[in-house]
Amino acid sequence: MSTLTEVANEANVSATTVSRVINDSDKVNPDTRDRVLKAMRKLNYRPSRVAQRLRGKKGRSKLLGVIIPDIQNQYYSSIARGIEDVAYNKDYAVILCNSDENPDRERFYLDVLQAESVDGVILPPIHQYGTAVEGIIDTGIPVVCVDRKFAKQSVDTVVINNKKGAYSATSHLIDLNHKRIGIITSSPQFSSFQERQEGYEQALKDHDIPVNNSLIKEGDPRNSETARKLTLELLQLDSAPTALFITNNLMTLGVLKALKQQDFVVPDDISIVMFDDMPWAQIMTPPLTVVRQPGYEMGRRAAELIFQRIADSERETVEVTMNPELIVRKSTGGYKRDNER
Amino acid sequence: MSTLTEVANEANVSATTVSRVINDSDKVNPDTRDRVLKAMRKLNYRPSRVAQRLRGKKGRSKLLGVIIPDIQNQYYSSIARGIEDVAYNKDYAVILCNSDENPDRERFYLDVLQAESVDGVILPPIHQYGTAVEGIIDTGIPVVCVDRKFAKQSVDTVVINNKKGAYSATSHLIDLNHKRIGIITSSPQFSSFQERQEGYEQALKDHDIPVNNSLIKEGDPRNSETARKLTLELLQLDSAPTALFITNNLMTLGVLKALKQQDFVVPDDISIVMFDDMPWAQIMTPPLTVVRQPGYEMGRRAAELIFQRIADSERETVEVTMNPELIVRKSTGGYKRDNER
DNA sequence: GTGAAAGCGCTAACAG
DNA sequence: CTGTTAGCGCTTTCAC
Repeated sequence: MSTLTEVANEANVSATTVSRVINDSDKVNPDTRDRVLKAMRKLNYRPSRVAQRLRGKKGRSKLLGVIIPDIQNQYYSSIARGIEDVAYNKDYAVILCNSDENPDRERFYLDVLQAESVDGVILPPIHQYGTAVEGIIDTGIPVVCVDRKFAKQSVDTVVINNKKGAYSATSHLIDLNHKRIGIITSSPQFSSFQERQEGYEQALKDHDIPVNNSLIKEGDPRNSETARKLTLELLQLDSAPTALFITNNLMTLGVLKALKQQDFVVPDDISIVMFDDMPWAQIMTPPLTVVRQPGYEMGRRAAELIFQRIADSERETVEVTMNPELIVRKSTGGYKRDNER
Repeated sequence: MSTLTEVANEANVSATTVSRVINDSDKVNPDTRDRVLKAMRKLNYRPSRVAQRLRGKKGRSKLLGVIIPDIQNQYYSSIARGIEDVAYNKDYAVILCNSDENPDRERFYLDVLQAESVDGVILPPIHQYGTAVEGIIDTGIPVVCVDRKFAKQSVDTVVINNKKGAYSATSHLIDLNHKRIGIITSSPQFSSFQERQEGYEQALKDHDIPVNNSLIKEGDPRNSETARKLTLELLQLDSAPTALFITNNLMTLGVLKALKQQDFVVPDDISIVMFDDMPWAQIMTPPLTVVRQPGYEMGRRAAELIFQRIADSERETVEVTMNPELIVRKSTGGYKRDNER
């Protein structure tokens, strides 16, 4: 790996001039520039991003940090991909971190990203009132929350209208004459799940259906297993739900397993709606009715906000709320058990 | 962000001593160390990884680069996660790059990773004979190929035994009395798909079934659409296949769409086996017979190899071949069309 | 238009 | 055990 100095020698100019060429500075004689360019090519020179970062000012490190719960969750991989595509077009690279919803791990990575002098951090905060995230915001590093809000402070945020999505999913079930509608949700520490539950409850209330706490279950959003067990519990109930609203894709997998296990046929025996549209939702038998979140677009939007803030740290914080889309497919059609209507 | 020098002043020691404390160097007086530690805490000091990287020697940058085709492919997100978990335990962060199977993008990221002074790069090479990958290997940066081999040079590699996996999948179909078995594969430029096709052909030959080129289709492994169309073509054939071996998860989605579209019932009308086990495979109707690849473990293994090489750049290159597992589920059971047997 | 000098935050000899 | 000196590869004043 050759250095800037070597290029400077080769081209018979000062290091400064080479630097100017690298950075497309205006005032360089075309001839000189050509000479430098040729030397760079000859030596196969690539500027060290590390040195550039150390010396340069904030906002030019060409590095972004992303902390998500788990890249194996397809919703988050869509977001990550959206971010990366925008970053790529700006010549930025992305450090990707998985938190596993573990605050210690989140804090660790927040420290690392700071030590790496990233130009910005994008993340769904684990806790709406977490201190680690607060800390990084205070350092002045641009932060954008995606998927989940941060309640403690004003931050740029990209979220889906969770309440609305949950409301329309639940209303759809109610329109199908369901009265006993269960929900598999997760801890309200996550703003997204809290809001989804609110939307669910609001829909019930608006249709004069009492909220029944025994039909509300909180599972682990990172895997399917707790959801499977909770569904089993729900099915065992004296007055079991005739429909289920499941608040994310991983938990839906667990629900589906439980249903299969108990030989419940969808939608004949029970109707279901899942939050998140997944590639596999359409090829299920029956295809799943879903609330689609535009993960990729959310990622793109979040990245754009980061770059805006890098360019102008003074601008007002914004909160972008994207719209979920209810996609009705067969998993909520043709419900048969008359007594439940 | 406070600096090492500030800590040194605060603790009334030299910068070197602070550096020694940071790096757990042996010879530091416990009292001095305590004083430094206290100063660090007081100033909320975090060493700049950037400066450490610039000054330190190779192999201590605490950064790894990973270039995969697309993080939205769950197989690759498993690999990425495996890598990250190992890296996390060693205090490393990872820069994640998506190549989209685009050699220009692969080259771009290879340059970036080099400019970032990463300690190692993990990737499935896009071309078995690509020059960009060759270039980075020549620089001496540790490289580990995962999922796909690099043919041009000796490199540490972690792969699955693709041929064996494909062989057992195809044999399983043959055991079910299928004679006309189609394959949806992809370009042989990828070592993995090439080997899977070899395994498929070998199985046919070993069972005295002639290889029929009209039953071999090459699709785009990054999405489901070409596979959907190719399946439609296959079904239109005068002597359409009675079974299909599909060489990855994304293309299987396309096949399933085509089947649904044509009202083909699995396994009554056609049997299918997919390479890759996915969370959704079990909850399909019927559950899919699959060849499982331990993506997460492969990622872990690849990361371990990188760290081994960072520690000892002289050791022999190794090629780890992991075993695929055929998991028989209902999508290959109960085939009915007598005439096809 | 171009260069000289200084220094980002840290580690690595080399002394003592 | 601790400090001094030098410098990683680059960008940034400030001159000319």
